Amino acid sequence: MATERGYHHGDLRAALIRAAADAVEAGGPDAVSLRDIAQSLGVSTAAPYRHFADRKALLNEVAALGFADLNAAYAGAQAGAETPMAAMRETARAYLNLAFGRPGLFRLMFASDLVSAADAPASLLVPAGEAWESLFRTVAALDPGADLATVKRRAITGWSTLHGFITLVQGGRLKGFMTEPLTEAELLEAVLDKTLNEA
Amino acid sequence: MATERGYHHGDLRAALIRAAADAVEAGGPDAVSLRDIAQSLGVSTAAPYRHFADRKALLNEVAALGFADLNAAYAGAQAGAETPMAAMRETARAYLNLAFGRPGLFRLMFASDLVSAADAPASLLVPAGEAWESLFRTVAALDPGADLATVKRRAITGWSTLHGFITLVQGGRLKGFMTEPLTEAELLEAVLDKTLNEA
DNA sequence: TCCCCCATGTAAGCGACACTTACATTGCGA
DNA sequence: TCGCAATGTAAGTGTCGCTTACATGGGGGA
Repeated sequence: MATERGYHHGDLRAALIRAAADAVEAGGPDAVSLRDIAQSLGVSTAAPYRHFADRKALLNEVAALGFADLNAAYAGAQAGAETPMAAMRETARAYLNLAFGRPGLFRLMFASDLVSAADAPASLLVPAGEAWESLFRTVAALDPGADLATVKRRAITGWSTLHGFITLVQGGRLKGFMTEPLTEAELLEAVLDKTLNEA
Repeated sequence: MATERGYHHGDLRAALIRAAADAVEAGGPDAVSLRDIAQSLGVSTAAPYRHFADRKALLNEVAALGFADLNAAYAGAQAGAETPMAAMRETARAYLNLAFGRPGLFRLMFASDLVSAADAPASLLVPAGEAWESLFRTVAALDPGADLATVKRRAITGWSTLHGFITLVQGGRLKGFMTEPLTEAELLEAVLDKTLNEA
């Protein structure tokens, strides 16, 4: 992996982000060790600190890329749908695809205090805000007559249902409970129904 | 805090759990340092390992106590309610009270891989299972005619809505989005409505 | 009553971690 | 071309979870 190189790496910053993203994917946010990454890239353990203030800053960039991917998936969902309701359903499926397809990244983006809203940099807040705006517009299109508060309420409660199901499944909290007469796939459809169901 | 004592502590195991619970409350699961706890109790850093295999085992006990508290709150909700629907609503409120009243503990119980379903000991699985059973019975009472799969579906989707909202709020992901014409309190009522709303 | 055994404690140390400091190298723009 | 700022390194600090070898003493059996 670490090819021949001189004193300078070339593009260490990008390489660090890529390596961190791989580590997040493999074992979640806690599996990211700056020392490991530095060694795998053939640089000293201090080198990453020339590009990121600390571990948290690096993970923020990884999370930002995750939100960029989510936004791209949202855009694809919009493009491929013929009705507002179809767009809504595809948007929800895009969220599920990210969550179950790349669970480590999803955890970093949502279930981690490594990426907190309090001190988050713009590089993270902007794409995260875009994702929300996109969701909001999709919900609004379902009922053009609804006022702002109603749309927000529907968007957030629907998002909550989807997000909560994902969190519970990934936390293993539904392990023994959704067997018997209820398969995971059936349950997922039920969750989607409740998600899309307007109050 | 650390009073006069001889070579043996007396009840170090219980003291460790109490101190760990305090630390979880104060700063979340990551804020629990065995070294700190040992020092605050006036014992060596190796002493805790006489009572717990590792840090995870200690946190499992703390989480188990959290589930015990949740079960007690569920029981109280049942006792104070006059109709099945009132019982359901009070049960949901008990969940919210735990989540927002003791967020560090809640995170340990649900949003942490320190407490995983995979290798969880019985001391954790039993009270966690009880909480689910209690929720299931409460949902079942709403509609005595419903079959098993339907009750499970309603219980899990409702739980998902509530749990997702909590997770999003505590992760700071709704910080800028639920202001304007929608207060947090109003939103919480909307979430409760959707939670209790049968599909 | 005595005594010994073992549960429970300690001291010291290992390896990994994030992060800092002081110094080395080098490519790029004036 | 040349100096300086960007980017790298070596070495070290303090904290962490956890282990090992040894110390202590309380309680139960003879």
